[in-house]
Amino acid sequence: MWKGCGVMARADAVRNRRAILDATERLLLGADPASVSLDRVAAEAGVGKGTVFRRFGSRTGLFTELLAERAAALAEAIDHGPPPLGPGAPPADRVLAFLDALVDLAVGNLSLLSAHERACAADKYTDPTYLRWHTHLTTLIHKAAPTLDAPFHAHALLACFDAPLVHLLLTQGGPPRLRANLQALTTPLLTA
Amino acid sequence: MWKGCGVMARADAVRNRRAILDATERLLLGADPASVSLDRVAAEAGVGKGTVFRRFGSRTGLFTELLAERAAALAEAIDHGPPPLGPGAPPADRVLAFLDALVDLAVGNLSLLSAHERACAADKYTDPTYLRWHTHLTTLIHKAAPTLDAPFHAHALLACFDAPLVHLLLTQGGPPRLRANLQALTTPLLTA
DNA sequence: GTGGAAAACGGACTGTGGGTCCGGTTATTG
DNA sequence: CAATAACCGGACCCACAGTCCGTTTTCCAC
Repeated sequence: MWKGCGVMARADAVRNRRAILDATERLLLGADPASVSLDRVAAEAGVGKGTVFRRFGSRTGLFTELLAERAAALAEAIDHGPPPLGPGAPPADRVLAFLDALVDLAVGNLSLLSAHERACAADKYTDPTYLRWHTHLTTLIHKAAPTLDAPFHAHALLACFDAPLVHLLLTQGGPPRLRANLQALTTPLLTA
Repeated sequence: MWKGCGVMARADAVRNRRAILDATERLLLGADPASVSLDRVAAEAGVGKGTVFRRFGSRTGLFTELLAERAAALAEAIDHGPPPLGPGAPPADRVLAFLDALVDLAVGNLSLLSAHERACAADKYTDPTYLRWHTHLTTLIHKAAPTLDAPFHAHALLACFDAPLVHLLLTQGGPPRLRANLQALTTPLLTA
């Protein structure tokens, strides 16, 4: 996206960008994600529809950036935070810590995840945030169990975070059930 | 759906139903699933758009029935076919056989799966075909490893059949990679 | 056969949402 | 305080899901 504007020089552009991002979050808190149209986002943000598209390129672009923002703290914790989420702990422990963190993120941003998935559809697997998560998991799995097809199992674990599925599971057992079962799925795999 | 028509008495109704189903399959073979609109389906089938909706209620309904049709043979094999897919084999073996069969089905119907997923979205988990698969897996997993949260792990395994993911994996290793890894994921879980 | 009611048909119509375009506006810079 | 480049708004376009109703077809009773 970023139509050639190197640094987004103008102040109004920066302001509107934030306004759109905030408006989107606000709408996601309200009704179901499917009803968050870009018309509505523009209205809520108090800008024109054109502005939304100029800033984010498309519906997909908007939700991609929003997700990236929400995932920033996690990325930081993974790269430079304390173990076991950050570097230093054994790979298998880091996998479990990462999945736990992802549960937290999913629980706190279910609507966003849902909207993001709907918008990205097939492009989900080229989304920068997904890619980052997948790379991280792949690396860890490979270190913990070098004989496994690490990229596959990274995809398989991330597939458990399909938004409608998470929603379903959260209504039947809540976060603890999710956490416990992800661990139950991962542990025998990495220690076999 | 089925607007009160108990048995679909009239011949033209039956004929058009088939024509629509066949036309949809034909279109799915062609371009990408996203471009298969119901207008196009109606045109290809040589019927009016209203007829499509009267028969199937919605886009979701159409793809749901098409998937059910494609899954019928598998359902039959599960219930009354020879082991290990059918009854008689140890539960763990039946799980692996079922996953193998699902890979075959997915490979042969990727476009349909993709279109079905897009159309169902959040309702995916109430789709009769999904429900049948999930129930089957849940039962087997519970028998093979009674201490596990069988419904969760059934969902987790089925999540690996997300259409875009399957597409991605098929272009990087083909069916054998999928089969081998599903086995690598399942075996330690059920024997732990 | 035939007549008529029930069932089904077709395609024009509506509403909505993603994405584009361009005339007007505003921030920046010298 | 220009001048200019970036930016803004919202009217506009298109495609698609889903609805509606006047017309046609099927089928069954006679």
